[in-house]
Amino acid sequence: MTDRAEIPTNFIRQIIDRDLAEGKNGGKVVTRFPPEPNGYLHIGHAKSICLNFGIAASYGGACHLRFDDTNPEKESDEYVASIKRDVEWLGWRWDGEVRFASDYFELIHDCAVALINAGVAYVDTQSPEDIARQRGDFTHPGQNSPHRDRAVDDNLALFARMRAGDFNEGEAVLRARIDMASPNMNLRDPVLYRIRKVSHHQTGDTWCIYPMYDFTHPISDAIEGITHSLCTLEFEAHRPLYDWTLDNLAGFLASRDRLPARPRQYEFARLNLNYTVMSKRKLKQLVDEGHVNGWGDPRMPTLSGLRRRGYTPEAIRRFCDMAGVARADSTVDTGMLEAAIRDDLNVHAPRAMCVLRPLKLVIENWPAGQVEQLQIAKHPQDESMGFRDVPMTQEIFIDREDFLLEPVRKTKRLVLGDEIRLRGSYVIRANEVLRDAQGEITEIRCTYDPDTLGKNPEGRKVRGVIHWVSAEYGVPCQVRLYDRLFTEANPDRAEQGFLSVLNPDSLTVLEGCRVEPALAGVAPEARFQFEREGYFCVDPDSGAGEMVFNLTVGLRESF
RNA sequence: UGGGGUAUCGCCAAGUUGGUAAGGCAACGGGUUUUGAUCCCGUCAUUCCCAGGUUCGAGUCCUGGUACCCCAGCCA
Repeated sequence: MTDRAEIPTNFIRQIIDRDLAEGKNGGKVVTRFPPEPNGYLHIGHAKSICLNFGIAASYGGACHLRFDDTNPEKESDEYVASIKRDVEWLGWRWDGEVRFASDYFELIHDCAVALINAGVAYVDTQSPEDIARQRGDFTHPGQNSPHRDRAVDDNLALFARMRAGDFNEGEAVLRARIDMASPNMNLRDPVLYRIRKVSHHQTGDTWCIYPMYDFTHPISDAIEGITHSLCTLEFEAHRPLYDWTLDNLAGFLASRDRLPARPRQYEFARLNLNYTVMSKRKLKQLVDEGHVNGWGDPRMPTLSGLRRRGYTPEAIRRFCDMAGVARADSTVDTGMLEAAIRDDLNVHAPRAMCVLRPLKLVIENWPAGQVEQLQIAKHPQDESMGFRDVPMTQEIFIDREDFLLEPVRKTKRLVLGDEIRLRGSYVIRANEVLRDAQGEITEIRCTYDPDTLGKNPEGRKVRGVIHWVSAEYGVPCQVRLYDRLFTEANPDRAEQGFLSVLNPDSLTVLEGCRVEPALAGVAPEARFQFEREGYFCVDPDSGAGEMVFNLTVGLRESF
C-alpha cells in the first residue's frame, strides 16, 4: 500500500529484519490489531493500526483484525461495527475474516483444563477480597491461597462446575500456579478465568466463565500464527505471563495442531496528543455527559470524529509515519497532525470562496443587473482541476474583517478610500460607508476599475487580495468553526479534572455565511479550501434546506 | 517501597563493530505569488538527564546518581 522506503524505520522493523535474516518463523510476518469492542477507535489506535497493518504490508505478510472480546459487560456490537468501519476507512484490509477471541473460547477452555492437568492451575473459591489481600504489595510478598494445592481431580471438577454455572459471580476463579512471592505482581498466581453471568455479544449465553486478557491473548496469537505481537508499554510487565502461558501450553497446542508459530510480544509507546484526551473512559464520559455530540463529534480525537472533521485517511497514515514508533513516552504536538492534513488538502482540495461574516458591498459603476461569469481556476498550482464559474454582480459580500476604516500598517485588506483586488475579479475602491441607526456599518459603496480583470492596474500597486461572493448568487450556508477541545496541553493533569479545562469555545456556529454557487449541493465529506480561511468539508447535516461546512483546519498564518 | 521501563533541539525522532549529532513538526529570516496559503532559499543541538571514569577519540563502553512512566482489576 505505502511505499516501504517512505516509512521511517523503527526498533520493531529492525527486530523483524533481524528475525527474517535469521530465518525465523519460516520467513513469515503475521501481525494483528486486537481492539476490545468497548469504545470507538481514536488517533492513538491509528498508530497501532498503521504499525501492524503497515508492517504486514511492507513485509508481504498478513495482519489480522481480532476483537479481544473477553469482557462482555463493557462490549457491544455497535463498537464492533464502528471499529471495522474505521479500520477500513483508514485504508487497511485485514487478512481473512474478522476474528474474535470468543471464537476460541472452547479451545481456551481446553487450555485451562490442560494447565489444571499439568498441575499449574487451580480453582480458588475464596472471595475476591481475600485474594486481593493475599496478593501482598510492592514491598511484601503474597501469601499462598489455601486452595493452591488442591488435587487435580478436585480442580477439574470445580472448574467443570464453574462452567456449568454452579457458582455465582465472585465465588470461584481459575488461577495460574506461578509464584506468590514474585516481584512481578502479574506472576502472583494471576486469575485466568472468572465467572460473568451476562450474555456476550458474540456467544450469547453459551458461557458464564470468561478467560482473562492475559490468558486469552497469547493463546489467540499462537493459534493464529501471529509472529510479532505488538502492544503498548503498559503490557511490558505482562510479557513474562504471556511467555509463561505459551511455554506451558506449547505442547498441548502442538498436539492439537494449533501452534503454527511461537509469537513474541514487543511493546511500543502509545500515542499521546496535546490538548486532548485519549483514554476511552474519558472519551466515553465526554459522550455520555453530553460535552460533545457523540463519538463522531468533529472535536473528538476519534477516527469517526476526525473523519467528520474532514481529515483524510492518507493524512492520518502520514501523521502516524511522521510521529514514529519508539519506546519513550511522548506527547505529539497537535500541530503535527494539522501539518499532515494541510499537506494533503493543499494538493487535493479544490479552492472556493466563502464569506463567513458577510458585509454588503455595492459597486456603483457596475452596470445594474449585469452578471459576468468569471472562470476561476480550482487550484492555483494544478490546472488539471480545471475552472469553476463564479458570477460577478453589482452587489457582493466580503468578510467584515476584510474592511477597515483606517489603514493599518502593511494591511492587505480593504481600507476606506483605497483599493483592493477581489480574488479572480476586478480591483475595487471603497468610497463610502453606510451605517444603521446604531452606527453599525451596513454597506460599503465602491467603484471598480474595468481594466483590471486578469491584469494589474498601470502605475499603482494594490495592497492585497480579498475573497468575495455575489450577493445575488451566493448560497447561504452554516459554517462550524472548531478549536481545541481543552484549554490545557495536558488535560489529564488538570487539578480539578479534565472536564474543568474543557474549552468553552471549542465550537462556533456561524449562520448566514455565503458560499459561491459552484458548491451548491455538493455531497457530504467533499473537501475544499475556502481561500484565505482554511480547509472545510461538507457536513452530513447538510440537507435540502441548508449547506453545512466544517472547518478542518485553518490556513497557516504568518505576518 | 520491590519489579519493569525511558531519558538526544520547544514537540516527535534517527543514531545498531565507539570516529566526531539525520529527518519531520514548530520557530525565525529572505524570495516568488491575484490566497498574509502553497512553493523556493537560508538559520535553528560544540552537544546527547547529571557527575565521574576508560579511550587518540564516547550520544554510543564502565561506575555512581537524578527525573519521569508502568505494575498491587475476578479490566484490556
